[in-house]
Amino acid sequence: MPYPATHKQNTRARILDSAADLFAGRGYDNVSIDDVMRHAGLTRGAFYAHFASKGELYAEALLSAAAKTTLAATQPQPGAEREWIAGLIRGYLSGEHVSGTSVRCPMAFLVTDVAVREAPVRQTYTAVFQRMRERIARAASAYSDCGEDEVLAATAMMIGAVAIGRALDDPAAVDELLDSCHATARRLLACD
Amino acid sequence: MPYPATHKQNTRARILDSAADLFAGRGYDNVSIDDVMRHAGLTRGAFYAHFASKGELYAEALLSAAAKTTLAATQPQPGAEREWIAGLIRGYLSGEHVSGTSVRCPMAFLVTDVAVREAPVRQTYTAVFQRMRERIARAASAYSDCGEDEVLAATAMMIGAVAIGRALDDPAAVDELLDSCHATARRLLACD
DNA sequence: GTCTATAGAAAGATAGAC
DNA sequence: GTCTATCTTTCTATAGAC
Repeated sequence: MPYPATHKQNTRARILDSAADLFAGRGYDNVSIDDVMRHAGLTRGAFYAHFASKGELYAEALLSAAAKTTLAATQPQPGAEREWIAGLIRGYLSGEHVSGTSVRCPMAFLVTDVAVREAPVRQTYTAVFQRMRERIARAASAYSDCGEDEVLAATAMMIGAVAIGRALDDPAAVDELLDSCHATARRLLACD
Repeated sequence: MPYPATHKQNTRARILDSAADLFAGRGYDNVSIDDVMRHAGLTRGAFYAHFASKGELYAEALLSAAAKTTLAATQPQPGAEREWIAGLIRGYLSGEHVSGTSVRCPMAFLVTDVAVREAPVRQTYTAVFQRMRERIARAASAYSDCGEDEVLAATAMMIGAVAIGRALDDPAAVDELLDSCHATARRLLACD
């Protein structure tokens, strides 16, 4: 038995990491299967032992990327929900996030890209968005009476700001945008 | 002289309309030059008499599409700035906008798509964004003292909401998102 | 200016050896 | 499971006729 049972799983995870990384940076269409596999230390041919198509990879990579964001990977200490949300907002609306230095949220990096894909990809995006929204709403409800309106508006604004920030080519304009949205998000989610 | 002086301009405008339409609907990479030209009633070969490359077309189509939005194509009646902004928000955050029935704002439909392009395209996006923001700020300043923070936050939220709405595949979730952002945008821009 | 025809490159997916 | 080799399609861009 040349391949241990965990080998395939590990390889698969490596491919998903590679894909999430490249898709977020360049978009779905500008990344080839060859790119993904080489970035994972493999070659083209091995791809189809793990995924049926490039589209299937996209949906799974979306999930995988979402699971690594701060929102999904941490949770508030009981009684410290306000600080958790404040930290989330700060990290999300940071220059590092927009420039792609830190962990990148696929909701922002791939919004428009997902909108033109087939149903499975959009379903995955929808599920991740709803989870994001619910986690924020739950934490916020622990310390304030802000409603669904504020949570949805703040979420859309944060995703929008990061997506727009990546499209702008003027660093000063990006900073200004992030600062304004940061202040407004804190107000909407009652962090002040 | 088989071609009148205005012929080339008209054809060029038709190509730009076609491109803006298709790019917004499917994204840059999923639209070929052949698609654009056929949709404009022409053939492949004629393209390069008007544009040097597909990338150049993209930047110009972005401008062309932006010029047709309500924001750019109308202006407030003096003294009716509040109503103008309220109408803008209503139209922007409508189901028709998200579904692409009405005029589509390239800022929202192509955010992520623009982020991975070359400098000229991103510069064009930046210029259009700044103009959008300035027009809103000017109108808002006529009736309220809301500052740049609120204008930027509301702009990012509206663009974000439409972009996300297009990615979601659950109509009820889209409606809820639009409603929440609508209410919040009105508050931020002092329409209530 | 617009057409048809085509050169040349890239990428998704498959086949078969190891 | 992973490799190399390849089939096939698609697309940008150019060439040359009208």
